[in-house]
Amino acid sequence: METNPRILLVEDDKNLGYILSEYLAMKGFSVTWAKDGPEALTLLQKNPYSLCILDVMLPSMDGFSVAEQIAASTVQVPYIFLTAKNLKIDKLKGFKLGCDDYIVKPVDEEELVARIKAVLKRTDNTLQQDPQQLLSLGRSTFHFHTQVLHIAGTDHKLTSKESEVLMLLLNHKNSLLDRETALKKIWGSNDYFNRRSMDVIISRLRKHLSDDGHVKITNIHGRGYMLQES
Amino acid sequence: METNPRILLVEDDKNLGYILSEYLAMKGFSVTWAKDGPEALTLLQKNPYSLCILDVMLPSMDGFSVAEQIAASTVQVPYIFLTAKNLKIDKLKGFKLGCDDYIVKPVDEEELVARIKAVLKRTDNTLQQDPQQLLSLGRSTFHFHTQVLHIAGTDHKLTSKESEVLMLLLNHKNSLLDRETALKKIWGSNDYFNRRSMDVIISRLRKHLSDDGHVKITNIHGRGYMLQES
DNA sequence: TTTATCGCTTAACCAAAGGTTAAAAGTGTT
DNA sequence: AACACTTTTAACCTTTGGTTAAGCGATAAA
Repeated sequence: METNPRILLVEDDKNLGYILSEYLAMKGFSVTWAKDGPEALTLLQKNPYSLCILDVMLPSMDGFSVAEQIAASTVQVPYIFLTAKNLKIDKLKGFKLGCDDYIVKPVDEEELVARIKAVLKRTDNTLQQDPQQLLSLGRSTFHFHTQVLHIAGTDHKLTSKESEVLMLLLNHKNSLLDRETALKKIWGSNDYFNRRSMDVIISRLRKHLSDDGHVKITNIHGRGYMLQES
Repeated sequence: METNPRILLVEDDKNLGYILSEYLAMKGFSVTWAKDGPEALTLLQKNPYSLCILDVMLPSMDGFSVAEQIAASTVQVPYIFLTAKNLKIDKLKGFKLGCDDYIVKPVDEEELVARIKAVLKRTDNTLQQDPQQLLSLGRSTFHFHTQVLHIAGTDHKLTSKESEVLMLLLNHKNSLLDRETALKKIWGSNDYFNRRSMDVIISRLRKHLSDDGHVKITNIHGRGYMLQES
């Protein structure tokens, strides 16, 4: 059941892209090579990746923008920026966007691999997305990409919105998921109707989860929700 | 309200050590500065740290050895290497030893902070977003983030206002919390009605805390309140 | 000791937040 | 265009929690 970490490489330069994807594949990674930003985002929606390597200089949509889109979505994937520009301001911008490392070209392949591993070491067990088993105790698992919640021997097929909310709750397991944050991430804005929609989704999730006695969603009045595992 | 991430800086160079510890402290970290490896290891045994910054070139025991000792011990702390040597072989050695980042001198302080945060973001999930256990003796803990006061085996769910007041009291533990200060902080202004509201909240907090014989809120006439721990 | 102020507690009130269910509107598929 | 399914809107009801009110006790100054 051991699978290779899946890496999404976003690089428009044909030569560098080829070299890197070959090298990473040789080092035991499962590499997908996207040539531009939009392609990368589509792939990220459809498939799970453990890590994303983003070239900053890309045609049409630069790496920073791609990162922003990733951060704004519910898909959580660590990313490393790759760039020829050794400008401090860009570096800081990269980190501000939440990147996990920032590497300046020319790339030393061995160092790149070492840094990828360092990031994966930290993320793999804490963050989801690539491993499929998500949910908690007893007989429950949740598979984000198929949107199937498996409890006590039965499968619950969740809707997209249900899955997104559950995913966020899982990412904040046993701690508060701020209501406003969740709304901004999933619905894009925090208004009356979206709040009510979220209430409805929560209600439905509770119904699904009711078969698992070890998990429950509690409300913290005026703040948000918490998924509690016991 | 939140507590600062605790950083252990291991650096023998007096100048650099001073500059970095001052800078990091200014940036909101709680910094401890160890001058050599053995000192660092002793500190790590005795105190919790969120992250360790290791200079590679140290007297008596180099940073790599310190890292090996850390990895071999039960103490798990992420570490970043700091070195003047930009040798690829050293970098790879560092990552092989499990470091989370490897920074070459001269250090850009802003980049250092960005990289520290990037590491903490991944590793310190609990200490990072959850301000930790706060309350005092016997069996009491208070978790601000989830607003739960845990006393003698039972959970008391506090309201937002109760939590805010308790938090302020805890921040002034065993010393006076000025009434006017508290009112301005929590209610925005000190008027008759807000004072009455605060009275009610204090009363409710006392009821919650009554199960813990070692903590009580006392009034200092005309001044404010004090949370006394015994 | 008197008196004015300050503090404590309980209860009541009420607006806001949340829970649930159902109907309506939106979406995609055959 | 009929369908199955998802999401939003609506409606109705319950819970929550901050505030206000009122009465009494405590404290300190005169």
